[in-house]
Amino acid sequence: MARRHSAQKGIIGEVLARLDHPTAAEVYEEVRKNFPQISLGTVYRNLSLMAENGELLRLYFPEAPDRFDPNAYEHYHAVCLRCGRIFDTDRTVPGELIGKIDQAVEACTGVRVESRVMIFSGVCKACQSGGRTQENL
Amino acid sequence: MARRHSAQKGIIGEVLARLDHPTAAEVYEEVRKNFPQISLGTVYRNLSLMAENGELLRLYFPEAPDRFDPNAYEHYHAVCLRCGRIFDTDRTVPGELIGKIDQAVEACTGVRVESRVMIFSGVCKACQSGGRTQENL
DNA sequence: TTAAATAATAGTAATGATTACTATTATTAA
DNA sequence: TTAATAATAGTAATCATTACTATTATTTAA
Repeated sequence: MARRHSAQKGIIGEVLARLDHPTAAEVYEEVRKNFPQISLGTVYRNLSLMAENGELLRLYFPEAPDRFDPNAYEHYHAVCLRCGRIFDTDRTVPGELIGKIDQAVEACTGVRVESRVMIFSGVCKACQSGGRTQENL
Repeated sequence: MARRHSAQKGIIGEVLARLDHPTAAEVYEEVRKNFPQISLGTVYRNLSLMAENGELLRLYFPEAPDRFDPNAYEHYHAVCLRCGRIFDTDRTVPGELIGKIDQAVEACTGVRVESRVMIFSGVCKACQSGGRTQENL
């Protein structure tokens, strides 16, 4: 059965694909350019609903607002400490590696792992070689 | 050189060791029993300072207030979805397993990983066998 | 089709965690 | 034993997010 989307949901989904792991506020600012009457609450509500539906991922960063990812398949994220950009892992990082970690965690905590939140931080390739910063992307 | 602690810092550290991964508010309530004049701001300030000093860990849970762990060595956490308890991994989970994940992440994102935030969720042993809930710990 | 039922919205208020600020008190050092 | 420094209590401010409400849009079914 085809999933029925509200008008704004469609717009939000489309904007999400154009921006790079935006926050709700960033989605709001972008959507507002073409639909000035939209409200931040509507953006939050639709993003939250779509995340619950498994249509997108909600990402939890320490000391920062949540971000949203239109790619709902299981993958993880690495953030560059210099330029702030966020990079997706591909499907190779889950798979057996995640299974091994889950096993190790279960072995020493007793918790049968069902899901995980993981954020990696470091320095991206461009910043390693070019000395880039948040300012000179 | 011996690290000089303020009075409250000592009290906070001591309370932290007795409670199980408490939030700042929980530390505050506990400390208040013996030092009723302490303020929540002081608790936050000291916990934050101690975390910056590497004397304790600040833990970031999705959709929940931060928690604090007096064990500052590198380890990770698993939370039980039924009873809410938080379990520590021991030192075996870092080590080579973390190194492998870091490598895999670097391979597909280009980010040289320096640190990570990881929270595992699932069902703990007691809840698996006893059908325990948050209510009947 | 059109009136009743349902869903979504804009706008705003409320909440919760955390930090910032300020005047005061305690601690250290010369 | 005073001057400089640090820490504190108490409160205000901030930021992300959710809740609420009156209104508007959409669907349904007679």
